[in-house]
Amino acid sequence: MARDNVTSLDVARHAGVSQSAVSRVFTPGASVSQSMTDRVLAAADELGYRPNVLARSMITGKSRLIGLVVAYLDNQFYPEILEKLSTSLQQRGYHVLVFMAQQTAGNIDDVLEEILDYQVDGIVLASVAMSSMLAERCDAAGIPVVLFNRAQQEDRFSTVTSDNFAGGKALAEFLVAGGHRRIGYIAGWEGASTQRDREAGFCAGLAEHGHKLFARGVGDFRTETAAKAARAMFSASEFPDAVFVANDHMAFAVIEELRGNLGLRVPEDVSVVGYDDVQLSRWSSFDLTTVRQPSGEMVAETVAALMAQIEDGETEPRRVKIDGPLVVRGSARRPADWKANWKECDDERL
Amino acid sequence: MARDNVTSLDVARHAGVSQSAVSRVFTPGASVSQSMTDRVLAAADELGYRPNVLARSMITGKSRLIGLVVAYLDNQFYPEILEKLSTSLQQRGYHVLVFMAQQTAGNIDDVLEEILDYQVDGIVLASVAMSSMLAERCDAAGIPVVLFNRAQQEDRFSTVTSDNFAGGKALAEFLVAGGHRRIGYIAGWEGASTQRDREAGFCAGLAEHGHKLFARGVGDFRTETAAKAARAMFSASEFPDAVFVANDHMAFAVIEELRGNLGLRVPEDVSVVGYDDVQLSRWSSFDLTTVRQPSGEMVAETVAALMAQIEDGETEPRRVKIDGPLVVRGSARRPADWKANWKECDDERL
DNA sequence: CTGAAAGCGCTTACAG
DNA sequence: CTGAAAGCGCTTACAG
Repeated sequence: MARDNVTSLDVARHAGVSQSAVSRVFTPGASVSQSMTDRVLAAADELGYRPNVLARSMITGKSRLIGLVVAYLDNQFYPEILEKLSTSLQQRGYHVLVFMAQQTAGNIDDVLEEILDYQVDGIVLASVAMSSMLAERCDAAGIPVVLFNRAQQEDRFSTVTSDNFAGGKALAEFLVAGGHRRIGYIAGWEGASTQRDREAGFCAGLAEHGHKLFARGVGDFRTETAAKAARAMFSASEFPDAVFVANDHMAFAVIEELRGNLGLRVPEDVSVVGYDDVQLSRWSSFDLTTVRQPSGEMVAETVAALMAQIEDGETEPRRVKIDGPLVVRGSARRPADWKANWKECDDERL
Repeated sequence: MARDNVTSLDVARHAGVSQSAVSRVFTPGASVSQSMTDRVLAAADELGYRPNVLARSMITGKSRLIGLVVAYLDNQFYPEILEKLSTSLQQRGYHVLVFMAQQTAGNIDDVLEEILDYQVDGIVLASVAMSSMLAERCDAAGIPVVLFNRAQQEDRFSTVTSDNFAGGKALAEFLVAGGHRRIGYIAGWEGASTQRDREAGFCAGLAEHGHKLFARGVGDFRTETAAKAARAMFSASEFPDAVFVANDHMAFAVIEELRGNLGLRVPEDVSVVGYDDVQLSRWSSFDLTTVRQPSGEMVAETVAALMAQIEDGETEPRRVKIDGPLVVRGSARRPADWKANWKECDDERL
């Protein structure tokens, strides 16, 4: 019940040395003799002392806290990112402070002000955009920001994305090569750069082969909205023989809708392809052909950008764009000679 | 680029008042006149001042940080918990510091030491146990701990769980009433209290009707292991006509295995039931009969326990056990008169 | 290598 | 209601 009050001064007294000596023992790289180290460590151990990170932060100006703002945790892609990011940062002695940016909780700027109050050393915005006013503030405060899976007009911040245009294009080529004639698209939230780039790439790919979008719906990156869009699209007298859904999360909902409510078979009646390659995609119920966003690499680049700015004082924002492969599975009819042009999917996971 | 250096002293000078006055304006409940408030706020606004939470924490001894330790983020249940917990805590001015407790990252005690270094006001351990030595330390430091979805021998800490025994029992009754004769069980990680309680309840329920377990496998709460256990169980010459899988996460993998690799139909050949009622359960591909763990209520109780200890100085640990309903869907054969004894599932979600 | 002292940015008794 | 001062637990020049 007694509040943990063991401070460096307590240790100093116990060991019969100065408080600064104790501090030095716990500061990597400070000059202390071996005998001093032993003596202090023994005393610290006895008393159960550990340095107060908050007090240290106040002086060093480094909190070793990274603020992460996330919007959708129901899309499997994000828990995966959170897990990898947190693990990677932990290994470097940093920790993740989480902020849910939900529509209901006011706008993102308020949330970001709260983050700044904690004197975070850096911020990762996952699929979230911020106002230019707040961008100004972060910049003024010298706090590095990485936009994850979102590009922004402002080139003030680092961004890490996959090559969404190329991915969209690859999907178009795969569907055209598969002999599909009426190709539809279900979009994500139209404000998102990922959505725009995927669609632009997809349409460019279709155009190259003399095709264009047969039908278009909007799913807003949400399962319910996507299912509704699919319902509308496939209730028409003539409906697509293939559909690209802007991310896997929505694609699952679309497949459910096609099979469950519309009585269509995938891929016999309709081919469905997605984007992300989350774990669920490889489950045999979905067996989804999709473009992989290499989450491991994307997180690694995010951490690298953060560390470069925090620890090495890099000032130039980075713009990382990672290639993701087309992962061929069974949810879309394959071109006859597909193995010549596309790699077979080789994961053993469920 | 210039580090954000606006302090209360800057504001004080700008407004021509004392530094303490500035501090009071930003301290809810402190005695300040309206004119002082206006003057200080104006100056603060002009300078873009916001109090440094870390400095405040040092004095008040309250960081408004809650450490959350999670193990599995691939089980949909946990992102859901994280999201709800974070949102609820944010509304109360607290924030979540995330720690991934992975096997690879050493043991949980090390991770917890790191948490303690941040002077967190409270800790939530989600499906994770800690050593009694560390428990000692938290207790000594007066830091409230809530065990979420895990009970522990030690009654030093608050726990929040669903009634796993009752849930397991309900499932047994449902399967027996459905006319199943050879009932199997695929266990979670055997060290987990949730696993033990669910199994004990299930077996008690079977026993009451003169049944006992026909087969048993261990899935360790992991999809791959569960699939393997199912493969073994259903490769025998005589296999179960129903199986309770200790959580939904594993149940999906089992269903995939049964359908995909073993060529069995669910529920025609085998009934499958799970535990948790995560979002995926309601998707028509799975349509899983399961026991709901009311995540909203469980999080609310967790937050309540935390706040009671942090803000009201409550010292007695709470042991909250929440009832969860059996959710009847299509993955298990239903008793003829089931609507008389069980409620139909009424969710409209995908 | 070691200690005494200043200071990080706040809150909070203590006087007035 | 307001200000001057002490102090939270550290790190880091500055001397020695």
